[in-house]
Amino acid sequence: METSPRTLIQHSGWLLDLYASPTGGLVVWFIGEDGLRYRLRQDFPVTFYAAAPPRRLSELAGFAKYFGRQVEAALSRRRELFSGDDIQVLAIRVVSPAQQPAIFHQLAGRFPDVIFYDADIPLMLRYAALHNTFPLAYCAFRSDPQGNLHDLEVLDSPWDLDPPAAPLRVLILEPNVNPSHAAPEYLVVKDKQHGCQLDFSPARPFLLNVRALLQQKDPDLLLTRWGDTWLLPRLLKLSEEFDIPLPLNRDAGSAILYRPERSYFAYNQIIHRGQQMHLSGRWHIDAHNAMMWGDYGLEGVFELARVTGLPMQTTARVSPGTGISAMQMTVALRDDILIPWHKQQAEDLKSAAELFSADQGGLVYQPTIGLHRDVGEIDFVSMYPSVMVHFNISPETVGADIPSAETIPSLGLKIDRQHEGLIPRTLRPLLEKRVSLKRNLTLLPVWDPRRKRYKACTSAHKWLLVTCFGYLGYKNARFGRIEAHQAVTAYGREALLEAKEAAEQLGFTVLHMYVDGMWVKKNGASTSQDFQPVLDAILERTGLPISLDGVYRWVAFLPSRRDARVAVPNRYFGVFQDGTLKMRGIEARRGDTTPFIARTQLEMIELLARAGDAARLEACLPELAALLRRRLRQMYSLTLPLEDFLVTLRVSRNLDEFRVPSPAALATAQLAAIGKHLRPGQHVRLLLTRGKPGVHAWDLPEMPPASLLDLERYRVLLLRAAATVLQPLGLPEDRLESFIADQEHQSLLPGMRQAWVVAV
DNA sequence: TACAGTCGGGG
DNA sequence: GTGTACGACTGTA
Repeated sequence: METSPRTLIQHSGWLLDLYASPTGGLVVWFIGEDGLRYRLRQDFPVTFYAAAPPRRLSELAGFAKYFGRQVEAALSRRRELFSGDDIQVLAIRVVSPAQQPAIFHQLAGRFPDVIFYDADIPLMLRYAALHNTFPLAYCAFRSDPQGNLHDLEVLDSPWDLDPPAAPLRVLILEPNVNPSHAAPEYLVVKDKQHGCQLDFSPARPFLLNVRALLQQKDPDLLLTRWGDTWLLPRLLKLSEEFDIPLPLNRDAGSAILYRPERSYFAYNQIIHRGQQMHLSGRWHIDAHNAMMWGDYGLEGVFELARVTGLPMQTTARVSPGTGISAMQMTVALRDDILIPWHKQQAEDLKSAAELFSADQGGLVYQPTIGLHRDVGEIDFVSMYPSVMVHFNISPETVGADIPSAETIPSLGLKIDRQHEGLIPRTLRPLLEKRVSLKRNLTLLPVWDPRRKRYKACTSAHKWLLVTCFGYLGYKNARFGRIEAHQAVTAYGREALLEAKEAAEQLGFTVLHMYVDGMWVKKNGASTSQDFQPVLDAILERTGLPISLDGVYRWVAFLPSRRDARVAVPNRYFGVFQDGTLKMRGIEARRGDTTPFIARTQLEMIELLARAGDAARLEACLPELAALLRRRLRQMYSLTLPLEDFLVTLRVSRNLDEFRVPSPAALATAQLAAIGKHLRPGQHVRLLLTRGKPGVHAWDLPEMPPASLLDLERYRVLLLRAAATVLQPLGLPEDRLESFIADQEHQSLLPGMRQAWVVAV
């Protein structure tokens, strides 16, 4: 439709959301700088591609004619990433984006031998590739009086550190209690200015109040707790029952998008995602159904949406792996690279010897067991992503057969270092932004309001960077390739070995190395300046960014519990010069440790941290014994609240799949018996009780009497945690009992003194 | 003794 | 719309 430029209206504002309109084209929402919310329409044909022998492509084109004017098919040439070649494809253009998924699935079902590209790209990413948009992008745009969007210019970038902030209207809705534990009585409602409580019953006035709130406040974001799993389904049900429509969607013509709950395996564990309720024209985010909410919060979700380009409501609920995949797709779209629908790349055949050397992961050493002083911890910064960018590792650069290719150490594979690959192109701006944010964080004063947002951003970036490496190795990832994955770990191991050599040349002893970090020691080294030469030498040798995590007052590397002569790579605790603690792998770090036991272990380490120098740790032993006796007394006298005895476990499988009556299985069965069915990936809380079955699930209607607690088992667990801390001080676990019992603990000291001298 | 079940780790 | 390692450790059979 031709519209004279004079009738176009100029606006500025922030991109809120976009989606396919069932009546054709896109619906694009903006938050106007003038305070208005704009729902605009735009034509947006979508093209995907098919690759097959020419004959087959013409059959496909013939079939596509049945869709009429809705679909156009034409031969074209496009670049395929893995080969780097332009291949012949059939470009299939669908006029209405809402129709595209159904048309594609019909074609894919009919032509299973054909390879499809660009077939399942989220609309938001297609739009991003065309207009440089992202959620919350600050834009200038023009519309006509009929509500059609004409021009769109994005005025900021996802890589800006301080983008113009959108004046978002946020409405917070929270039931007063967790609905899976008890029936909520009222809804807590808050916005920037006000707060109130609405009783759930009687239902009619409640519904009328919610409706009035939504109309008055017209929020851009409904921020709830348990909104996906309880509140919104409940509101919808009541609304239907009482025939009072609720304007939950801002777009009255759209239905609320519902996604069912599911359990899936990711990051080496079962994860549970509750059902989801997505709104149109405004966002709904359920803080209890959002990924990593505790890590980076709303600011982190905003940042993730900005850099990944995924819609806000999706970003809040998906794992960062999806985010990094989205970023790769956007780069590919912008660079006219075909995006495979299903990845079908096979691994190159390798000899047994090659497999052996290639299959290693990160470099892991056995630490020198015991207590150490004068130790610095040196880490490569975002090692794997840095390696990918620095060595140009990408599915299409690894194995490249060009004369200028370099050989990857210990892999025997070639790599193209000349032409920057897809993965490095994706990661480079992210790494650079992260570095800028971290530098600003060290420069800004503590009261600076930007700090909080910067921290959330770096925390969100961290997860994107971490998962990028995993994605490279997954054989069905769109842009994954196992050789690229192996190249990353090969360069990583090489860098760590270089770092070790550099440290040793400067007279340091390497106590331990773990994937991207190492612990080095030199008598008398106690400040960061003492370690600076090592950092400089490593940067010089490897070209990879490196930082000093800290200088320890002392650090203890723990032996295996099964064999005290064997070191384990990731069980240690220590105190930095500034007094902060670092712990890995010990009870206090684990989510399945009973709260009061974790607390006690932490208190013991804090007590040691206050002792100052490593030489004064010994003097803490009487105090540690007293602390343990105090905790045992509290435990046996049951002066601790019952919550302190709770054990939290992740339900790893469906109830009928357990082969061993583990505590998690027993507690899950107890809950199932009263109709509370837990799905894999959800957490179960339980108490350890005497006799059979030995556990009592926390969410059962009746609490067990405190006398039923199996205090002997708790005692064993407590002493085990205590032994972890005391072991490096020279107290073996079998002497722990006498250590606690013995009021005159001094009698134990000679033997311990001996162990002490050996270690320090 | 074997092995099923569970955790951490990245920062 | 996720991307299934690997080793330590514990408790059960």
